[in-house]
Order: sequence, then C-alpha cells, then structure tokens
Amino acid sequence: MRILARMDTIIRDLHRHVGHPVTIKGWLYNRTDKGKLVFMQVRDGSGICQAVVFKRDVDEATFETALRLPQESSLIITGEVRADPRAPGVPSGFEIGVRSLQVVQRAEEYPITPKEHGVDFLMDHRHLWIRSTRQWALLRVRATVMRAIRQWLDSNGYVEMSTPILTPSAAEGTTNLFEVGYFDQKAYLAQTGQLYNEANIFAFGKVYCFGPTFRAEKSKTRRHLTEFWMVEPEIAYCDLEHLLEIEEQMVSYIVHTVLTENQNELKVLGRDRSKLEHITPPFPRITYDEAIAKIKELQAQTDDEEQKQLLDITWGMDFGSPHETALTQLYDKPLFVTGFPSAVKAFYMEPYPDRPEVCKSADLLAPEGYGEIIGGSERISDPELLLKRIRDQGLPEEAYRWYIDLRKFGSVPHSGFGLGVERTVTWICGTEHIREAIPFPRTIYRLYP
RNA sequence: UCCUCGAUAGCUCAAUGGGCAGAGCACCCGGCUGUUAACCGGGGGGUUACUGGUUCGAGUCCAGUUCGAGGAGCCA
Repeated sequence: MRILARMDTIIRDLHRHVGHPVTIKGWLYNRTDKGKLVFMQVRDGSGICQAVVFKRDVDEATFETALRLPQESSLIITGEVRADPRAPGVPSGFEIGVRSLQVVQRAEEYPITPKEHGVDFLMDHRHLWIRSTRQWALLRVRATVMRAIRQWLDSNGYVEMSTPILTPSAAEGTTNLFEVGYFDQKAYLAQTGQLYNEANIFAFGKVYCFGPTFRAEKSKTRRHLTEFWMVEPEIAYCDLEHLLEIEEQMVSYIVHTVLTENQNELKVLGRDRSKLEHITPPFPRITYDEAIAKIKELQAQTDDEEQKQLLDITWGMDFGSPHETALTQLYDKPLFVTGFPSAVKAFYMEPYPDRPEVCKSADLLAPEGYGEIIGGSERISDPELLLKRIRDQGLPEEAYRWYIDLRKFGSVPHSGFGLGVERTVTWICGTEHIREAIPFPRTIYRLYP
C-alpha cells in the first residue's frame, strides 16, 4: 500500500494537486451512492469538491461509514486528486479518490436539505443557512467588497478613523435612532460617523470610517436592514466634482476586484458578468432637475395605471424607490444624480451660491433597479450659514457646538460620502434581497439568530 | 403606520361546493461502478398557527389574535 503524504490543502487550490494525494478537512455537504460507489460533496470553506469512495479502494468499514454518513458531518479525507470533467463542485472538474476517511463528528439530522425551502424557515436557520453554496458565495463576495474598499482607500492616502457607535444625539436629525441606556443618560446607536470624520479631516486630511450603522426605521422592503455596514470617506479641500471622481474610481475598483477574485462565487450566483465588466469611470451624471423631467416623461409613456401613480412626482420631492428604479433602468452604469433640493437633504449640505434652494449633493444609483448605494455632498464650510441651517431645522444648537467649531479654526471646502456595503453586494451579486448580503441580518421583525 | 398575501408531516406543497389529511423530498431498510436536487422497491412520521363561533360534520365557512412575507411610506 502506498504511503500517502499528509498535507493540508484547500479545495479552491485542488487544480494545483492533480495526480497527488491531499488531505481535506471539512464537512459533508451532500451525498449520494450508486452500488459500489459513494459520491460525497465535501465543503471546506474555500470551495466544494466531489470525493468518490469506491468500495474496492477502501476497507469495508470505511465504505460503510461513507454510505451512512449524515449531511454536514465533519470529516477529514485523504486521497488522490483527479481532473474529471464529470465532477461537480466549486470549482468543478476536480475530485478526490478517497483512500481514507476520518469522521470528526457524525452530525444529527440536518434541517436544511439541498431542496427548496421558504424564507421564514431559512431565516430562522440563518446560522446553518450560511453554509449553503449560494449564501457562501454572497458572503465571500461581501468580504471581497469590504477588502477592496479598504485597499482602495488605504492606497490612496486615506487614514482609517473609528467613529463612535454610541452617540449623544441625532447626527442628522432626519432618521429614527435606536435609544440605549447610558448610565443616567440616554445614548443613541450611530446612524453615521460623518460628523466626527469632518473633525478628523482637519487632523488627517483624508479619512474614512468603516463600521456598522443603525437605523430604527420601520422599513419593510428588500433594500433595508436596521443594522448595516457603511464606509464613509471624508476629504478636506474637496468639492463636489472632485468627490464624484473619487466615488466612481472606488466603485469601479470594487467591481473589478470582485470580477477578478470571485469568479467561482459569481458563477455559483449565476451573475451575468457582462453587466459588471463595463463598470468603469466616468459614470453618467444628471441633475435633479433633469431627473424629474425624465421621470415625468417615463410616467407619461407608461400605460400601467398603478405605475403611473407610483411615478408621480413634483419638483421638491425626494425620490421614492419606484423613481430610482425607473431612472436607473435608463442606464447600464451607476448613475449620479446631483443638486437635490436642500429641503429634502441633511442640514449640512452646501447650497449652490446662485441657487440656494438646491445643494451640492449627489446620490449614486446602482443600475438594474438596485437603487441608491451612495449618498454624498459638499459640506457647508461657513460657520454662520451652518448655524442658520441648524436653527432653521429646529435642531438642538448646543449639541452641534463642537461641529460648528470646526468651521471657526481653518475651515475649508470639504466633501464626503457614505457607501452602503450590503446594497453594493446585493447589486454586484445580482441578488434579490439585501438580507442575504450580511451574515446575520437585522430587519424590523428579525433579531434571531 | 397603510395595502396585499400567507401559516397543513422535519422541509416544499396538495386536499372538487363543508364529508376517511395526501404527495415529493429528508430520515430508516434493500438494489445498482459515474451520481450531478440520481434512480428503483419498502417503511415510520400529523394538536391542519392560536382562541372562539356556525354546522350532524370544519384543514375548508365566520370573527378575533399571533407570527411571517411582498409592496408603499420612511430611509442608505
């Protein structure tokens, strides 16, 4: 009998070991048998490969074990790697001819089968669902997206600054926040780190924060989570035009990093790569005024009464999701909409000098109806104007004292944006629902598991 | 908060006009040397979400409750 070398190999790299023995430590994803053959699909976190147990190659006890092993049992297998076009897997085309099999734990009956399941059931079993191929692929893409964001920012001179998650008051005054007890005071979970980053730029020039943010909105749609991850770059000496260039560079870098590094994952997801390959700067730019005109045009063209109703809009209103969807379907790249009415945006956005009713703001809308993935703006740099805006909106002036201070000691034009990680992942993966783009989603009716 | 839809075996679903609660998958047993959600034969498995009502009889009809999903609004 041949002595098999023991070495740890990961499934993703099997192609490098054809003709050689390998040891894989993983879990049994699925199994089927045919007489003297047992086909096992084995996962190890990096991929899935087929392991074939042939009765003549192993002792009787090993064959019997393979034949009876329940789904999701943990196991260590050793055998020779073969290239075989019949072999399924991620990546496919390689399999292991099993010589030895060690069961680490024989699993109990596993609730999630390779058959179909309902959303409610899967969400209740999210802790197990993440093992399924599709979820595995999505979450690996998410990890790439987050890594690409850091890589791009770090290599372009941005300094990562952690901003507080426990905050004393509403940062923007626009959204509902989660209230938590803070000794004898009340605190709120952060909805943004932006205001703190505006302090950070005066120390570091270009900064970003990257972490979870919280919104207590009772949103009940496929685009919303109550806890989601956002990266927020903030740049000193930066106007809106410059900001848009930064955004399109970064988003393009993220997309192309995923295209390069997650080929297997995109294949599992059935994502059409041609929808992503042309995502390169520049992205189209339209103004809010132009967007309103386009939406009205689309509204006039449709015969669907319900759609006509949903697309109804007048100048001054913020976009609803039907408007965003209709707009983005006109383009095959992410779309910048600039110059929103100041009244529908946050208090700190710089108005246009010749037209103060609109502000230097820009949303980036992902194509294929995925909607807003970035909100950004140039910030007000004049302390007097900022104070006026705070007063006009009825915000607690005292809470913003430090923020106004920033404009008194070397104020400069500056801009920043926030990119929602899960929305970006949902778009890049071409998937239906944002809840699959984060390991353990928090939505209005879900806090378990 | 509003609108729509749903809850039956572990899972996905079916059950004619109110008349014996069923199938596929999963699980267990048997067969097969290339399965791709294998296939073939056999087996066990039910508080029909909950509460009440109508009826000789309710999974089915009525009222309420709970939980969930999709959408709107809100928001990124």
